[in-house]
Amino acid sequence: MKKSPTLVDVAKLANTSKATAARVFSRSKSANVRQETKARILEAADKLGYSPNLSAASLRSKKTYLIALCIHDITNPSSPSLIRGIQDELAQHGYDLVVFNSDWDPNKEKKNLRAVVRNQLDGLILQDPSDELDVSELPDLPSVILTSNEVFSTVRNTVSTDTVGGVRKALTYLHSMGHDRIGILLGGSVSQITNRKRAYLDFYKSAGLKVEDRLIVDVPFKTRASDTFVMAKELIVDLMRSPQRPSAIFASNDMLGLAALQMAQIEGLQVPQDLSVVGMDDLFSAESASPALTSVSKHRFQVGAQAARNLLNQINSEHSMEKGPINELVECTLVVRDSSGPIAEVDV
Amino acid sequence: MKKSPTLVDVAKLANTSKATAARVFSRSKSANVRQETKARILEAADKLGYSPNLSAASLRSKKTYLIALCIHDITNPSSPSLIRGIQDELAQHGYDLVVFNSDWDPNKEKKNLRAVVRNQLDGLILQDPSDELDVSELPDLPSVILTSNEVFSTVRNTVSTDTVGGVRKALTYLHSMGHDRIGILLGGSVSQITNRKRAYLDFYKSAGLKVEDRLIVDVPFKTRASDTFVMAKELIVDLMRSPQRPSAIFASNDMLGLAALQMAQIEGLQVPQDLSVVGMDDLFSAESASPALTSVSKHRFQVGAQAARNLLNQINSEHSMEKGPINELVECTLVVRDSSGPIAEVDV
DNA sequence: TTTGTTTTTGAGACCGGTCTCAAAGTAGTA
DNA sequence: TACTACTTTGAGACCGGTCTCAAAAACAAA
Repeated sequence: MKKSPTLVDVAKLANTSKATAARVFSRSKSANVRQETKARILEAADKLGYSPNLSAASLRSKKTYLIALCIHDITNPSSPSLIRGIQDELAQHGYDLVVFNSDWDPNKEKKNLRAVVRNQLDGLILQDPSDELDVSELPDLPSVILTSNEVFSTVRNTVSTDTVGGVRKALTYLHSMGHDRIGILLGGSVSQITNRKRAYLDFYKSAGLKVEDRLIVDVPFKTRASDTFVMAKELIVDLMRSPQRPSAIFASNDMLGLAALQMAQIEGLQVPQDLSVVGMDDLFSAESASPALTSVSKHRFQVGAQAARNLLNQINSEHSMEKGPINELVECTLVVRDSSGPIAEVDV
Repeated sequence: MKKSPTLVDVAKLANTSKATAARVFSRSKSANVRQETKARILEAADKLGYSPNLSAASLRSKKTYLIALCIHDITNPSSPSLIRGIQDELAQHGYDLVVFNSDWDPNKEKKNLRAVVRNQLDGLILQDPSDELDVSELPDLPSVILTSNEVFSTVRNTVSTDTVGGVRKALTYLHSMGHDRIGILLGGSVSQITNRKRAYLDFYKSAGLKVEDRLIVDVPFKTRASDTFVMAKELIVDLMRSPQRPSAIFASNDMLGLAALQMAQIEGLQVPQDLSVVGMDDLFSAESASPALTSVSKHRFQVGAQAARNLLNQINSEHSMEKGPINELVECTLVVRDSSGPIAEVDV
């Protein structure tokens, strides 16, 4: 690991000044260097194997061209497509991404935010900040928050998913297939649960259906996916063995939907003849399940891309926040596959 | 976004020198500051809301405490656990991770490696470099390569998975269950395919079984997982509709295994009574499939953790590479679930 | 009190770029 | 040729830490 050449070395070899050489490698557009000079400098750089030192550049220019993404857990199956959506958009503008996991731990979350500041990252995308996080603790830099929580949407740009609309789409679909006793599996964070439960109740009310508490199942959240999965299966078995079991299940995430499918298989229920199942997230696991799982897509890739675009806009225009925060909402889409269909009595 | 305070501001307020203040925040252990002075400095820093500027620090110290991970595609379902394994290990030592995607494009791969150098990252974990990448193009910094390719393992530390052994475990298991006509689904990169095919042939030979070419199915690789999935299903249907169909299928990755399960369901085959299926990767999708998919775990989390440890060792000891590269091999484990069992004739 | 040793502190060079501003070069026009 | 307008180049301050080295302070032993 020998010492790597610097701009001064390059300039010297190209017989020019440091300043001129710098202009050739600078990101800023106003690079007025004569063609011939530029060629000479590039040649020298090539010969020496020169690579600009971004630490030095960012010290002066205050730009690292790195963006932070703070999420709960990259292991969460819906994280990768979100990340990819962000990365693809950022890459087009020469930015790279650093990913931080909080594991739903408010302390880690704060620690990560401090790291973002220390590392001089140029922007921040923050997923679902915990309730413990005070608005005043948000770092003072361009940021987009992935949340529908008003506490944050009134002070920062946000991108959020219309999950309430997504739940409605799923239920409307199932109802249109003749199902009027639909079980719902609720999981995830407290706010997710309340949100979706309300959407469910609203739908039942507007459709004039009678709510049965027994059909509403809360699946406690565990950090390890497998644990949640096992617990979900037990609760679903209870639900399906009950005297008046539902003809359809809406699972508020695909993992719960998959648990329902597996349970159905074990209990000897035919899907979708005996039971329709609809999930939410539209993971690849949904597509590859047997039978393929009908699911509400939250378009995580697009959410990521949109957040990234929003962030880049902020970075590139000084006064973007002056007109107040922009709150964007991404619609959900129902993807019908083989796990759902008309209710048996109607069909046969 | 007002100007943030610097170390000089803190030092001034704490009535001490820049150098002393620096010692309080420095990462290097030899921080000999009197308790009282330290408290005074911390108080001042707190009052000003000081946060060290890592660009400045790294310019001088040549350390960014950032590690690069260059993988093909974060969207690949086995990426997250690998990443998590790395991150958890790095986090314990105060390092963060930057992830780059190459999308199997050698040019992007090279571009990413250049970015690693420019950003002064402290280390590199590189997944399965493409054949186009010359050893001489590897950046001159501590690195661990995730590959079994000898071209790289002779010059750098590597961590690789014993996939050959994994294939053998799966086949041995199926054979012990009475299956002697086992279909194999091959997918992924060229080298993966040849590796596993050889392992399959070796096993057949050592078990004294007759190889039938028809049972060996190549699934062409597509960038989008869904495309591969669709193609796989067609090929599997062909395989199972052939006159002498296999009693078991070993899929060299879980996606192909899931495709087999779905195909079986559509074709009306009972799993595992009519067909045993074993996958490889042990993704969460395998656990949550219906029936739950027997799979060979490659322990991606551990692979990541091990690579990270190896890398940190290199970083912390100057002369670690003098004794030649260290090549570590991670064993596979068979996780038996519901998609596999004894062959029908034997069982009934 | 004096001397020797260890700990703590401060001064200032240094890292390698970017940025400002003025000087030098080049072209076009009168 | 002289003059103006615009382009290209160079000198040197600057970013905010770290690092070296020597001075100062604290402590222990004589």
